[in-house]
Amino acid sequence: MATTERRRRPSGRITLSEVAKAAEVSPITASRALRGERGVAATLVERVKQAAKELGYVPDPAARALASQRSSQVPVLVPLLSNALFVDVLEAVHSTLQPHGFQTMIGVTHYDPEQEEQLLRSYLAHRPAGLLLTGFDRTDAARQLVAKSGVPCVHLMELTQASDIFCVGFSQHEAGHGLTKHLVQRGRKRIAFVAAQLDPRTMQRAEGYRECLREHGLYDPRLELLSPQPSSMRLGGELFEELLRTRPDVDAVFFCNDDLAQGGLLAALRLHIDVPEKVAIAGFNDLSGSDQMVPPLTTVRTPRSAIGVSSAQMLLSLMRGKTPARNSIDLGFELMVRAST
Amino acid sequence: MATTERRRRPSGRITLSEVAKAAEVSPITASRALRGERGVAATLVERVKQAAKELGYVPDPAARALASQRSSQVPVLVPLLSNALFVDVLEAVHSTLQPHGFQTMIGVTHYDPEQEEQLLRSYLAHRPAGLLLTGFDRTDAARQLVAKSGVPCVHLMELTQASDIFCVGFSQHEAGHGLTKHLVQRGRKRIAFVAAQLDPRTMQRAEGYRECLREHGLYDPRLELLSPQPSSMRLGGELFEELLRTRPDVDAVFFCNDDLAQGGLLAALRLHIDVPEKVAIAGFNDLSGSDQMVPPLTTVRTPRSAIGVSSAQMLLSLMRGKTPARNSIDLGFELMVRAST
DNA sequence: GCTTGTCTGGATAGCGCTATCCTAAGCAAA
DNA sequence: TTTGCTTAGGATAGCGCTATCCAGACAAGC
Repeated sequence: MATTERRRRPSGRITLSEVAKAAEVSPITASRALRGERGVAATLVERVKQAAKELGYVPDPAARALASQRSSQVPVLVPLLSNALFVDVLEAVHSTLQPHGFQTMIGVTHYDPEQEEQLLRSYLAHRPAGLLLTGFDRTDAARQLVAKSGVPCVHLMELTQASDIFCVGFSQHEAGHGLTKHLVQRGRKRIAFVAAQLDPRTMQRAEGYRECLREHGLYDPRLELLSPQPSSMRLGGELFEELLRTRPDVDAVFFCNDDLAQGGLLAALRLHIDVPEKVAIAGFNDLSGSDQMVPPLTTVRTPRSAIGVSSAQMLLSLMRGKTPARNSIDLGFELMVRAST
Repeated sequence: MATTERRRRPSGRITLSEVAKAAEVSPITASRALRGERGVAATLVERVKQAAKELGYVPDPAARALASQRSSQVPVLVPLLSNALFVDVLEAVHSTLQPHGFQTMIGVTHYDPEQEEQLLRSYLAHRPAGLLLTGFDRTDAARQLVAKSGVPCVHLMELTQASDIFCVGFSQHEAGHGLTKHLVQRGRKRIAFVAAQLDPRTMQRAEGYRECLREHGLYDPRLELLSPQPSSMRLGGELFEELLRTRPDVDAVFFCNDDLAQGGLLAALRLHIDVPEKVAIAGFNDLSGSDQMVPPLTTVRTPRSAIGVSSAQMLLSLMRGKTPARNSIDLGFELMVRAST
């Protein structure tokens, strides 16, 4: 029976036109009313919203993206998911953007600028509403892709002075310096720096460490133990043992991340090395569990969730076409002095 | 100069039509060639692909989704990101789907079926290509939403017999039973079960624990310490202390998750309680660090990454319209006996 | 009064792609 | 040769929404 016309699959979806018909307005008016755009009489807005609600209308993001040349997706590119640090940022971003109708998409770069560029290329094809990138270490091509796309972009974790760049983070350098200074103030003379992964931010912390030790005439490059392997508790233990074997006069260790430090602390426990009497141990990030260690771990608490929230808020205002009050937000860090130093 | 016609913003994007023109075929043929669909002569396919490459053509996902009524997005709904368990699953899913051109979208339900239903509603509006859900504990409305949408769906972490449901996981009940049995075999008589969060899977493990103890005539409901609070190392320590205070005759503790167990282990260290001599301690999931504890933690290694990979593969075949070989994949678990028991 | 400007609602025309229907060609069977 | 059946390529028509241009209604300005 009925129309044997050339018919497309019916899809069953309730469309904006149906809402418009129910509210006795034109589709564009309905569209404007629902998006709260321009001058639409309050009574009409009410009528349209009511109709939409009654019909259970849900806008189609694909159609919207196609027509407006902008989707509701926000890719977040982080180096790893295996570091709780980034998961915390991601979660904060996600729960800040979600209520505003934006979808967070994960991208994992594995600390590889090439991979990041590739990801960027494919994510930008989605015409994202905004973009969140970790740090500043990327290829020129990647930078240009972002710039040419015109997609609002906020950078996470690090800070820069460049005025045309939006960023939320803290000074990795200062944090490294601050923690080292604490160890110096505790009277330590042979302070080692143990790091893995060796990503840009770790190296900035290393710089802070070096600078501080030089200021106090305590710098000795042989006290740096840098491993390119991925960070883990196990590796922390191994590096700690290696350090004690090769530099037996060490009296303090600054681990670049808490997982390493926790591993180091547990290794000390196994080896019956007194912490902090014989060796002081400090970590970075104040990851979960660091306060539960025996002894509790001195570390630097980094504002991961706050970075996620602030960067998402900054991005929200950029996506609305507003200019944020500041384009660089320094959320600082907090030295958590505990019994391990 | 030039056309002052009613003009849409130019968008600058290279479209399929341009590729088609360059390859001297019609747009549909180009579309089919690039998607590897139906019979298109090999020479044409080659010509189109070449043209696409030269022009740097990237398909527009929004247009594709609108025209085909199906996007390339795959929402993955997990209870939390603060449990490394789900992050591992997510990461495995993500890296399995990514090479096939599918985008993983996170959804966090906070163990709340209402929130899950809400998320489902909004994600289904995106016409996802597939869907990954954690467990089976959801509202009827949610179940119907999924069924009506026709979107292929695979369930994670738990198993079921229902023949029309796809799932990848392991038996939480058996795992709980297996670990308890190990403690019994070690000669423990007063085996406590300490849990937080109290999600469905935790309760299935609790059931396995109970069943095993009943089999051996050792079950005592007073040995169960269940807290609805979110799981953490700190809480593990607190619950451990409470347990020892209120049930001083306990000789083994089965923590429902490794973070609790690690916290318990460290609390024992602080309190100078010998593990395993006085109290044996076991955890669940074999999270990172459990093997580094002092003493190393006995636990159950759960196949998180494998679940992510297998479920993604199963979903891939469903999305291609194929019927997977099996609709329920049991990936088992592995008892990791270490020094804490 | 007439021009200008401002504002609200609507008509129109796509965004870039693919589902669907068609046609013509090729080929085997009748 | 005719019929039927399978292809391979193309024409057409949207998917559901919004950008853009327009028109009519007023109010203000000269």
